[in-house]
Amino acid sequence: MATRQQEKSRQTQEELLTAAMMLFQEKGFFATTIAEITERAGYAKGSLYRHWTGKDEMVLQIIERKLADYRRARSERLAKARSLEDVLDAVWDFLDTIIEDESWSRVFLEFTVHASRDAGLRARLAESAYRLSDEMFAGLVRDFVQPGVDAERLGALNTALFEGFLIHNILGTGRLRKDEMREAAKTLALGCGRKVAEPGE
Amino acid sequence: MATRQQEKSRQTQEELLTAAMMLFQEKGFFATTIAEITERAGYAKGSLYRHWTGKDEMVLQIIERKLADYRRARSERLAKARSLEDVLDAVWDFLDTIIEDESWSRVFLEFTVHASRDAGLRARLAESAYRLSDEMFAGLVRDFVQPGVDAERLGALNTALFEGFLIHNILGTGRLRKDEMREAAKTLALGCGRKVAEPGE
DNA sequence: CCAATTCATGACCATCGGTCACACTGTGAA
DNA sequence: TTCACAGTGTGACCGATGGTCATGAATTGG
Repeated sequence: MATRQQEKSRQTQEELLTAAMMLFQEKGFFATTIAEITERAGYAKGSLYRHWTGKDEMVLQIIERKLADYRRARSERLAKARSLEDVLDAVWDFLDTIIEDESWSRVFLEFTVHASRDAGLRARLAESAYRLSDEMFAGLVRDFVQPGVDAERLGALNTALFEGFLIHNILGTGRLRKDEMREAAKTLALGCGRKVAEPGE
Repeated sequence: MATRQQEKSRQTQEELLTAAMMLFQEKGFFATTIAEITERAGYAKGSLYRHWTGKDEMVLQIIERKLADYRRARSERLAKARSLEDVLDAVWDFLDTIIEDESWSRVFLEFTVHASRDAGLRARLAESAYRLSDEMFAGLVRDFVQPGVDAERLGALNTALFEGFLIHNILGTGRLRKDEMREAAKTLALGCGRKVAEPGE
């Protein structure tokens, strides 16, 4: 059993994480200051550094949590999939929940671009599997595509389309609808699958 | 003719812009400080604020310039296009130059996500036409697609695919190659074009 | 019961974006 | 030529920020 100190430490972390999540959602990752987080949680600034090395570590943990939540919600839907289209629909249902979560899309993109400048952060971000990993996607669709189709490439294309749409969405241009995006992803998956399977085009 | 003062002012701006461009490329937009810019250009910190209101205004001007350069390089190629595939190839040649310019891709994305939080900046960014505007794209392809095809949507899809690939690229996952991306864009454009033109699928 | 460990604190530091009074120079009308 | 004015550059200065750390209180295990 955890000692009283460990329990207190855990609770403090929880309170700080909650405050950070609220603020990231409201103001974004960069605009949120350490002092704001600790102040809202009711601690002194130094406390945050006792549990994390800084905002980066903190947001990584938050991202991991949020993604775990997203994944939990989609898992059963995926298990029922019986065709490539089923899988794509399930995946895009999953992606839709992220798209809907607009303020978090912003945070994800903020941190993704930020992490791209630091090899260590890039690796941590890849681990957290925020980005729908190409390998994961490949595993999902492999059973449903013709042999010879590069499933990893399909996954990467899908991710690119998704993240491009995220940008589109947070800019609020309103030119693309989610269902059009889903349709495009299917076109791409089926089109690219066919291309390799039937080289005669 | 410009007075000597105006000429001096213009030159100072030029020197500051050059220093800023170097630093943005080296360290990114957020990581570059005002003091670094003015120091490298050989001026005091206050000088920058005499010519711009801050880093945002400065990078907007830089982005406009870089995009003007990119556009200049592609215009003749586009004029020669005689089919949808020609147009797409020309557009993706254009996009390739941006993709190759990896350190600037990072800056563009940094600023795009940053701007998404501020209505004013969003508008300025749209003006600067950094993002391959959907209207512009629509104008390019309209002559070459079947009637009834939503050219704006094609443009938006293309942009999403492109910006998604930019993220992919700066993260250096190496899963997707440029030519695969171009191929996917064609699949998408032709596939979506067909879908509306022949509703029977 | 007490020495060692853990946790929380907030004063403290260097640095940041941004301001502004000041000095110097160029300008153009008298 | 003169001189009031506008344009340009300066760096000390301000409040706020990320990050550190000596201090003290609470908890732990022996």
